[in-house]
Amino acid sequence: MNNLKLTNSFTRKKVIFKPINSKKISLYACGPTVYENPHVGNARTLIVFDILFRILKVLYDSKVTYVRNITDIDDKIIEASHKNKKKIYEITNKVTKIFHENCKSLNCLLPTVEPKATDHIKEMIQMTSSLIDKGYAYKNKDHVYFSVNSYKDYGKLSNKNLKELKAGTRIEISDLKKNPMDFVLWKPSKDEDPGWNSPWGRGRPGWHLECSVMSEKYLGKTFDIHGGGLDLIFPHHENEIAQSCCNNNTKNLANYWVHNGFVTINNEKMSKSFGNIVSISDAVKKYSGQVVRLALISAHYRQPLDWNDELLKNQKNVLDKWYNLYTEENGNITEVDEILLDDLNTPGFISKIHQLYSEASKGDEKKILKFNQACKLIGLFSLSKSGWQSFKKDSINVSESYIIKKIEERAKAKSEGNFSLADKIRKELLLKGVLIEDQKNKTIWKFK
RNA sequence: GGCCACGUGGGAGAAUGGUUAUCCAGAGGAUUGCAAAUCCUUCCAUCCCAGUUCGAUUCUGGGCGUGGCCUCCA
Repeated sequence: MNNLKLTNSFTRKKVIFKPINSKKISLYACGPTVYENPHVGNARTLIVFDILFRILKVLYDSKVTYVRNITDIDDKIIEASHKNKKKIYEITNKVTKIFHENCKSLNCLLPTVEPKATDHIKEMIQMTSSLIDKGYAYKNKDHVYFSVNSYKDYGKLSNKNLKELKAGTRIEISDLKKNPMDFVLWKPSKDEDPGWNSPWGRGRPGWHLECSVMSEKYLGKTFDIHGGGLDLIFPHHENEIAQSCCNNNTKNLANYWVHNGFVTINNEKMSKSFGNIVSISDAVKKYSGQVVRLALISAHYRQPLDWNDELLKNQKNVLDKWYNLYTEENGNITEVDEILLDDLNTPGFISKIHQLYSEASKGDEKKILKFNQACKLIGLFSLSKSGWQSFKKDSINVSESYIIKKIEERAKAKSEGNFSLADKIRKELLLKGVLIEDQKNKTIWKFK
């Protein structure tokens, strides 16, 4: 039997995945904070864990619970609401809607549960109270802080040591904190900002708490896999672990921690100050969700991935080719290739698909099906062939009947030996974004 | 300063203690009225130094270089 191997950030080693209960696999991935349009970096995380979810479903007969949260209360959201002069919920609803559209266009499966932070305030207050009672947290002037000194394993995931962190120069020192590294569990809200009543006055939860609370509620005190972007290791995941393990008196929050690398844009870090953030919506509009998906898995998930036009163009050409052998037939996907099981080696698997294509192109139907299944396993071929061909239709101002008319005119010119006219028609269509290909007995067209 | 990752052909990107993926680009060919698409063939690589080894791109140590985290960030 093939084993799934994952690189566990906790040990920085690639290990064989052994679930707590093979009848109920638990996967938690940090979802978005809904304050602005999700970008292609978010998309990478989405797709990586979507593929992991798909693999687990095949391996464990669909007995997988995949939780992906939505953080809809956070300082960044409050900031955005002030800036745009909009109510909090207007922003969170709008961004959540866009996020869902993005997920769909990228062909990500729906998670089993998609809990929202604001639906779990009560549980967060409970956890905060409990941490105070147990001596891991303390109140100071309407704030509640987690005391990092109370947890001896603090820093273990991110491989940081408290003494060195203290020596760091740029930590904001709040007088309210006992230790500069202590982080907030609850903080007061201004009257105009969103807040909930709590034993410490009207306020709101600190970041991190929502994931601790929701993962426990839907997956239990210790679960199988917790994932997210590389930058969440510290402080987000470190703090989640501290809260949860102290509160539950457990050794681990999750047995496997999986983190994906960053997306750079033309070799630059994606950031607001560079103004080079590419939103999923824009990327999908420009290249289609399929192409974006394939591009984002063209490097191994732990490696950095550079987003540039050449990459996207390349992936589009690959899909154009692969769609030659597209079939509606799905069959039953019952196994996962060893390459993919080896720490989700998607580039290696893509290479395998190229080989499968090559074999299948000779016409053997079984091989064609196998090729299709491989594509579908990693979430490709979500569109039918015609859907794929016309994904750019909206941005091209030519009607299908016009194209067909022109092709007929050209066929006539060709039969009369008037090749210069035929070439002229072809050139005109190309300028309009329509590519013509003469096949044996017919002429086909596609959007460029 | 601390921690971490990475350095493979012109570009992208896997893998591997010995037999050198894959894609794009380049070259040649088949096909085509010409193209396009497709197919076939083909050129090109493992940052530097030392060690382990019969043998290292792969393991170990050192160096150089790049990037990330330590502050909100996927």
